[in-house]
Amino acid sequence: MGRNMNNRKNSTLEELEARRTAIIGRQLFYCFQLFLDRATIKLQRRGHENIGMAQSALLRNLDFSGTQLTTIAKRAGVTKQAIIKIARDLHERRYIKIVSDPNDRRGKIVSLTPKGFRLVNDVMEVAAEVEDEVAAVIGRKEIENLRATLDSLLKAALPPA
Amino acid sequence: MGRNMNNRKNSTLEELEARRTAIIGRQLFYCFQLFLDRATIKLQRRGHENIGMAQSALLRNLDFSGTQLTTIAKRAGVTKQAIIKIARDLHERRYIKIVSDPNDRRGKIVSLTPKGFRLVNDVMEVAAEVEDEVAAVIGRKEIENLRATLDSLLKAALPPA
DNA sequence: AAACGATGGTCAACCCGGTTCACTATTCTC
DNA sequence: GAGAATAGTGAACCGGGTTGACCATCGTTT
Repeated sequence: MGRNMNNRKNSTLEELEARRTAIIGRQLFYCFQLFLDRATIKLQRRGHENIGMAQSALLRNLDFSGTQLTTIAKRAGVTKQAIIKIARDLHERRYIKIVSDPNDRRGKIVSLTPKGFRLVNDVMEVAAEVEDEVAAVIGRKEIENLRATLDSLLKAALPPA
Repeated sequence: MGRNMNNRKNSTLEELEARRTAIIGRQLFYCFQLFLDRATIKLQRRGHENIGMAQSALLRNLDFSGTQLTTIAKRAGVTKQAIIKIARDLHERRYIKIVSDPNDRRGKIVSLTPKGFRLVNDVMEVAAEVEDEVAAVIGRKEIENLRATLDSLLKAALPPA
């Protein structure tokens, strides 16, 4: 007697484990992680350190023509205060500049400095590199298929909840 | 004169914006967000509050048969200390139990309580609901295709960096 | 069997990125 | 012109992560 008793219970547990790994949300998470990790490494090699989720959130919601702090906060789904902190960080590191809005003396417009533009350009380049690496393994066609599916998913108008 | 001068510059910026949104890592992130947000809402409706990324990270890396703290930490890619904090939280809320490892008096084994099992079961159910909702819009076939692609991506042996 | 390095867990101090609450300055609306 | 709404800010706090120092236990090596 020993390790092979309890067959019924064990197989149930394994079945559960299997169901768990098949959840799409989880797979999306792990895939995202994979892309993120590799891109982050490559970005560091290009001299961009400490560009984390918070920094990307700001950058991602920043129009290249400049955007008001509050607008960025709304788009990112966080408070103005949170964005301000990140903006300060990015500003100190000369990735963005912050000027007051000519059309609204309350407002401040944040926009990319040349260094900031270099950063977003590097981001796009390393992203492409990662895609290429992945494409080399699972196939270019699969990748383009994936892109299309994700795209249609994001454009889909889902019911409210 | 006015808003339509600078055509060249504007179109370049728009082009940049377009390239930016086509990055797969970004799409993965947004899709993940979409699944996560909907699942979180449904989970709350079932009475599970404050189950965030940290809590999921623990739960996700917990075998149903019980797992040592350090093992969970390694799997999750964070320090033992971080996992301990989350474990305390989940323990206070009766989702997990923590007993000392019979095979190693230093170790502690964390495993699911009945409430914990209910949680992971609810997670799988709401995940399925979300998948159904998405499938209703983009098609069941697309979803299964997506699942398969993500799966092969995760199983792919990518070059080191 | 003793000794010693490696391992599992814990405490404390700290950091970062988020929150809420309270507030000022400006703009919008009527 | 008064009053509501909005943009930004400061301060206090919290959650979840880190590093560093430490103890208890285990495994291995003499």
